[in-house]
Amino acid sequence: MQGNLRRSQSERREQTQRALVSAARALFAEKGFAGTSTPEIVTAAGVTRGALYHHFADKLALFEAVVEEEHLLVSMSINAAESDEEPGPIKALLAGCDAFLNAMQDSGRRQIMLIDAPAVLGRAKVDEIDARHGMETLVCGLRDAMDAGALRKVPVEALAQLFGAMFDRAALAAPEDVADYRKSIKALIRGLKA
Amino acid sequence: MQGNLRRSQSERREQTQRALVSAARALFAEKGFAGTSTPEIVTAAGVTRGALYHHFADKLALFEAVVEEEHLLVSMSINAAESDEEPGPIKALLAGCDAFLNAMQDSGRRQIMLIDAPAVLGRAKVDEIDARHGMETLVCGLRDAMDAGALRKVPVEALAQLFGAMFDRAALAAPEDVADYRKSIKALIRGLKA
DNA sequence: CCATATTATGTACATACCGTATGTATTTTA
DNA sequence: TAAAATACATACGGTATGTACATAATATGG
Repeated sequence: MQGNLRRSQSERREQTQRALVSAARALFAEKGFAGTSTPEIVTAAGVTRGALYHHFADKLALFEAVVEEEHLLVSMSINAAESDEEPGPIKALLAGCDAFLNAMQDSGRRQIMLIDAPAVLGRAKVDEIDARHGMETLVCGLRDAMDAGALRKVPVEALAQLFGAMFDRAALAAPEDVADYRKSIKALIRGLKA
Repeated sequence: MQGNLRRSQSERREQTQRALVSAARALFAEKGFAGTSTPEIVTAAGVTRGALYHHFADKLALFEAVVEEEHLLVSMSINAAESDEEPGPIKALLAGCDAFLNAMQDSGRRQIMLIDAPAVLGRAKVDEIDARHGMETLVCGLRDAMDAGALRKVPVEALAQLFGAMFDRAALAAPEDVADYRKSIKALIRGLKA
């Protein structure tokens, strides 16, 4: 009963890891980190806890893998949306904001990235993670806008963090309020014009 | 051995509740919600778990009490600072921001209010809690500024949430970066001038 | 003032989860 | 093909949480 399903180690590895991360992402999304047990996860993934603890140091490491993947998906989604044309740095900023809010439509994604991640991984880790993803492009966008004279000169890193915080909050707003948030953000950006 | 320490029920009640909340606040501040066990808490408080579960439905309810008290302390601290004079609504806003950042100096307070609370209680509960405390004054301040013609007209509720998000992020910044955050916030507010 | 009800607190227990240790199977390597 | 390495499964210990039950302390009413 082993002939037909002979897999290489890297195949086995990748398959079970993917199964684990996928199942974990679904459960974390639905019930949060604390509300999800490792027995649940491995059952959903069709493996045992032994496999989990072979591939991941602990429940936290698995969660981190989930968060990492989610960040990747978000930044890909944003990059895909923004690449078109560039009718000015401020328009680009607004477009980036919209792309982010779009990517954050998924409530499980909000739970994982915005609610649980800071508490579970710590803010330092979260900062490190999204410094590696979306933050960079945001900072660059702001810096370019300032160098081009479109935006007032302000400490970019801090400003980017502040925008990030606003975007996160807007993403968590009730659907019927999103328009208001967007309007306010727009006004704030417009107000920064040089 | 009971004569000299005879206490009324309400006294007993208040004393043990205070002991529990106080001990819990210290431990949650130091080690976070998940990293703190109820045995630890009751030991520090000098009671037993039976007392805890008599006065609080569960560990979560105790945490909620801690958060509630912390919010109260913060809003008191802010109100105490702002009452002096009013050299204009924008100055008042900046002053309020500074007062908040000052109140948030305590790292345990940051852990409880900004890191753990959203994940443990859920964002809806957190919103409800600080709608009852600082948010109200912030909204009023903004509305007054708009009505006075000092600020551009923007959806106030949303704007207040965005400012709240920025203040929270600024409070979590590394101490050496706070000045940059403050500068950026100032620029954002200035930009909103009508 | 006493008996009883009510409230506060303490103890014991059942359940669940996490991480580890150990054992087994599968794949790679020599 | 034998041995080493890797992947996976099972069993266990320790600890935490919430509850059920028992005891002690206060309040209440006759």
